[in-house]
Amino acid sequence: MDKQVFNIPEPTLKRLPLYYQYLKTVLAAGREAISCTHIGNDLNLDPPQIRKDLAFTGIRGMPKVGYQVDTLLRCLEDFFGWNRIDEAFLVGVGNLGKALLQYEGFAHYGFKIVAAFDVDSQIVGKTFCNVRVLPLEKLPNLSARMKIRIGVIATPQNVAQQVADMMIDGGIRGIWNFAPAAIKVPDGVVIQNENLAAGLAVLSKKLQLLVQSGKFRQEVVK
Amino acid sequence: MDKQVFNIPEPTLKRLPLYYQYLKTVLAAGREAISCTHIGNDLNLDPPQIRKDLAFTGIRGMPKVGYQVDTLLRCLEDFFGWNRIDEAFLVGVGNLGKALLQYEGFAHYGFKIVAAFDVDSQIVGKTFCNVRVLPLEKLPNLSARMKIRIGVIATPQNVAQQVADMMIDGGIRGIWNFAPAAIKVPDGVVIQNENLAAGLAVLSKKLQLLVQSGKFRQEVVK
DNA sequence: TAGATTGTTAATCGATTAACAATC
DNA sequence: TAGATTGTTAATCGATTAACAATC
Repeated sequence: MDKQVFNIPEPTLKRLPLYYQYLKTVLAAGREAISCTHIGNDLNLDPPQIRKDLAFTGIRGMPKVGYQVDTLLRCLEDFFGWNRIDEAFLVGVGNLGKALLQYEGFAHYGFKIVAAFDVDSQIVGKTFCNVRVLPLEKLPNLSARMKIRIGVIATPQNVAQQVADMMIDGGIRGIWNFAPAAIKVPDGVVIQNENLAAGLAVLSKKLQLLVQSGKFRQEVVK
Repeated sequence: MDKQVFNIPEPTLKRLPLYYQYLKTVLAAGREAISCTHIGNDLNLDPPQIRKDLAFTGIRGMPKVGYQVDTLLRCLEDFFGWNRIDEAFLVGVGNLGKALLQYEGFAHYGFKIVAAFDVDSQIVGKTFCNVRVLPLEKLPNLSARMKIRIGVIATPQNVAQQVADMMIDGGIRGIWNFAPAAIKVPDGVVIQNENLAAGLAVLSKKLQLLVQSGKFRQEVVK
């Protein structure tokens, strides 16, 4: 996958949803405009960085005033296309898969799982959150027919690559992978890996280093 | 939180668990030694980067041969302390909270949720995966008594800060936050945010840019 | 107007990548 | 030995941070 296609820094892409979530609470609090100084204070980020991030959405702020909250929210929605629902398929209806199916929050991000797949005959045929679980082998045909672009993998590690291949066969071009596996995809397919073990490892190592540094006291500095 | 404490690059910390997961499959396949060239080929990473990452764990490789797989696995376990179980508290027993409770995989990363908390009287008193759900107000006392260091937040956004404050009061010093909220913590407390919306946003934006760039064809280059 | 804030350009910092000597 | 691979130092690249003019 050549990188030139993606001219927006990935750190920026990850921060933008944070601003969005934050601005929702700002709007709910009745504020009409907000400055980067204020956002940065609440989110622990530097104001110039916020300004640069927001500039990618195309919004213009007003000197002395800041940004119009509702306009900024709309800009972010337009930027990510959250107004238009993207339909997705989920493979692997285990604990994590069910949690993903049940999470209503995705609706706000233009994301909707419309069908789920599994190989377990005990699960196939059941319905979770109005989503029917179908046998895995039906995925390629169905996704091609429904023009599905996004697939979510919540399977065990050892079948993740196989599932990804089936998705790509069915015309899926974006894969959200929750399996702890390094999936190989051809050019023209985007993969986003979510690895809980990575986050956990970062947390526990930082905690360990903190303890070792002697900064760990019963009473923390507030 | 001063950064000097953490002298290992965060990207490295996030990649190390990936190597670990991969090396497990290598070991299962019966391979005794492996080179960075080989790892890099399977994981889509540059060999020198892998070498630098692994060097942080203190392992020494052998020129011409590579790294001893079982030694490397043990090095990674020691580095992260995955042999010693870290007990944790979970707050918020909704869909995501339940999925986290039920995920057995954490055991391999020295992580175990030993108690869960909620404010919903319908859930308090129930047991999921041998973990009892207790009323939230008992958290500070209990975590202090049990010397719990890690807390997991899987609550709605609007109570996340409050829950974090209770955890810190109870002596918890590492917070794994799944709520879409910017939590403020005092010096001496580590926070690790997991934001599913961020990953989803990155995926959908990349897909959108890919389509716009005209590289999106029915047939992908394999 | 004065001052706060935006937007942009320059400087810094850190991670990745390249180069290459050391080693088995 | 020859050659593949490690380990390390140097160069590059990109993101963050600092500086400052423009603006309302």
